[in-house]
Amino acid sequence: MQQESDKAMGTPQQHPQPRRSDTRRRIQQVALELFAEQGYEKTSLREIAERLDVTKAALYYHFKTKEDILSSVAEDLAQPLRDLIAWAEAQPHSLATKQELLRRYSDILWSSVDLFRFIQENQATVRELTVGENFRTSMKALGELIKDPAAPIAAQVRSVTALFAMHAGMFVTQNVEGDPEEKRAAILEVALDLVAQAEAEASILTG
Amino acid sequence: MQQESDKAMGTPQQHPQPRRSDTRRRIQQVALELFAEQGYEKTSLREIAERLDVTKAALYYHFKTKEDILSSVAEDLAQPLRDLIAWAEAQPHSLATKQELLRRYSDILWSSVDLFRFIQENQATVRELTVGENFRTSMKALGELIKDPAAPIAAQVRSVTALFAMHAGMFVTQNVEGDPEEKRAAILEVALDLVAQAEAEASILTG
Amino acid sequence: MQQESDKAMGTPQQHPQPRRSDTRRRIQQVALELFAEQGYEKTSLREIAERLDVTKAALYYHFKTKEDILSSVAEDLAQPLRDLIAWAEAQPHSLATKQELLRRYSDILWSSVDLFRFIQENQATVRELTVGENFRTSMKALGELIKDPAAPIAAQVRSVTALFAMHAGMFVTQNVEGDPEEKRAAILEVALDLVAQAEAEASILTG
Amino acid sequence: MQQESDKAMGTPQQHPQPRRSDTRRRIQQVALELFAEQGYEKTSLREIAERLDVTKAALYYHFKTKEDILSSVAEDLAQPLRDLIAWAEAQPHSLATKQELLRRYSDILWSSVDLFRFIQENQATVRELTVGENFRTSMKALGELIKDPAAPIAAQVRSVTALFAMHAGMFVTQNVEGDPEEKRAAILEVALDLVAQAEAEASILTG
DNA sequence: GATGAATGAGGCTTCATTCAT
DNA sequence: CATGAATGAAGCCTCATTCAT
Repeated sequence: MQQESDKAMGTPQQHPQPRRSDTRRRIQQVALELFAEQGYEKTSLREIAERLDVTKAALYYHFKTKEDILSSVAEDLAQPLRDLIAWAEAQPHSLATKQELLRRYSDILWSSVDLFRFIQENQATVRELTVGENFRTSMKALGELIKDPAAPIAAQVRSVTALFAMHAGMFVTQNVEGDPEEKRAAILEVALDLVAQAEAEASILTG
Repeated sequence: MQQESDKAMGTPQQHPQPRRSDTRRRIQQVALELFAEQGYEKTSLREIAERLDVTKAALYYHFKTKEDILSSVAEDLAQPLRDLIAWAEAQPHSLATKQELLRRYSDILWSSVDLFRFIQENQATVRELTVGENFRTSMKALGELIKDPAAPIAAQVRSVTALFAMHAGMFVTQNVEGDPEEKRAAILEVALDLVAQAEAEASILTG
Repeated sequence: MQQESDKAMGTPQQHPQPRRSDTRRRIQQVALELFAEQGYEKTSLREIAERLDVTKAALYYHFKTKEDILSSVAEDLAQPLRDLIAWAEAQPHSLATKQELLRRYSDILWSSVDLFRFIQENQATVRELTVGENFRTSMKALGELIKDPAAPIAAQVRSVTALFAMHAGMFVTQNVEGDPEEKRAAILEVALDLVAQAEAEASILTG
Repeated sequence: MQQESDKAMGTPQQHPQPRRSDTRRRIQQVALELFAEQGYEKTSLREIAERLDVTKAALYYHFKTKEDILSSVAEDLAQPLRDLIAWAEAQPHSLATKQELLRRYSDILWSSVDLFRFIQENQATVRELTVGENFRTSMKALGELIKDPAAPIAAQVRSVTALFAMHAGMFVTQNVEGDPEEKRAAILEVALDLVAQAEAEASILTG
């Protein structure tokens, strides 16, 4: 086995080792597809294996458990989120930062839209998995970064809503006509507005 | 057996005939609790039965299937939603209507907060259950009622966001300090603002 | 309860007792229908009860067990068979008797065709039920009555075949065109021929 | 797994590689035994598994469903029957063909006597299983091959009886004394006679 | 003459996981 | 790098039956 041992190998091997089997990657792909389509619980390892035309046992060569497959897939979202949070924490807590945060968050979300959708639709399941815990932690951190605990409640709600508006936007805009890119931009705009309004609302009182 | 009958009795019997075991009601209660806590798939009928100190077979006396239990519970949300939609469809599509729609929606949501939370967190599972289909249908109808298909995309997104802001609000405000009622009011306010802004945005162009 | 207590009450009660509920009879009818259609094991008491629009418990008022329902129904065939055997045992073991035996057997079979069909198609199930035991006993007795243990094997087989030809005839003639009565007569004729031939075959040797 | 694969291997491997557990075969054997003894419905997978000293789940490694086990077993009878029918359809519809048909049918029946007995005794159950459907189809085809639709009804019945005489013969001759082989020959003889008589009966009219 | 409510046993099936090869 | 074979636990569901009312 080699599980867990391949993070970052960067440069390809010089001696053209018959091309490191991509089975692991294929498992991840198919698993995500199926998890997103049918949910985590309803997707069995048998199904994944059949889709890949390998045996279940083969999955266990590449991953320790079912959850492990999910965790490995989830890193695509988790790592960027951690990076984003680290970045934001190092910035001044200004409106500009918050808006940039939203812009970057939007990018991350749309880069892993299937995965994000999966997490959203499987919260109950994912809650007691590492994946879910991590995601909640990240969301909480983002919440802290975007709202001002000293602001009036309405302002805080507005800020947090900016974040969730983007989540919802990924699902709901299916019923809104128009070019996807345009919609995405519109969603981001609404979110940016919301933090701006929140900031204004707060400064009226303090200012 | 009586499955599905419910014999709506409206006014309580005068001769407080205490027969008619309340097991059915207790099953619904416990089931909702467990479904909300652990998810639908992860909650087994064995668990529900044990919690009620009856046998699994007893559950099947009262409900035809596991899904049936859920469906029966979900009516608490489904019926009010259908009523709300019917009401709104009979009103003029004015801003006032939309805002009243949001107010009533807020009431409904908070009346069945556990159930709503459950649906939200188990979307993947619930998707191919009757319950989920109904809920999606309702959400779509609400979406149509609150947005103006002729408005610019940003306005439409803003409207739809009003709806989802309230969903999100039910979860996220856990991290915002303050009195629950005050928070709920704040969320509604943000939503009301959003439709108002959407309306304004639309009328600038048309007006 | 009254189970078992109503055999033969012949003349109706004088005091027009609100007409002795015919539920018992209806249960028997429906049960036989379903048993014949789907088999004994696959027919549940729930199904019978539903078809009659009564509760399962009602069935238990009229019959002690599921098997009891079957037993009671099976008497329609069992009693005539016992009578037939008793009759034949009192006759000389002549060809004429054997042929009359077949004629009477044919009548009995076609009088309870559904029940007979049921027994035939559910032998494995019925084998360890009283009903099945009785039926086997009867068939064995009929076998003894129709064949001559001193005859050559081929003759004995021919005799026994006469009996079973009539069983088979009830099923198979579905694929033979023609008027049912005519077919029934044809089957009987074939059977009568077979015993006649058997008798001839035997007497050549002995005679 | 291998379900359905069977990889017909014809000639035995030279290097008597004894791997490839024979569990599948053992399941089939035990299942047939129990099905024949107790009936299909009354035989549970638990029972089969226990008898083999494996878990129920092991059965599911080798077969998709309970019915699948039966189907796989039934091929022993179904395939020869299909072959026989194909053969007979390619022959002239002469008496000689019909008699050879009966001879071959006899061989097939006695080669799978347990299986045949099972089907016979579990018709109600088997009726809506693929196995039963196939068997009915085969019987119908054999019926068409052995009888002459233009002959008088009695002749047709006689022909069809020839077929069923052999079925009955497998069960009933238990009560006839004598060497099994001799009995089997006697049954076949009776059947051969029956088609011969049917043919004669038909040609009197037409000839 | 029946119902309402429930039980205990057991059915088939699926799942994640293991391990020798 | 993977398969073949199997397991233990558990899932949903159905059944015949009981009994107080």
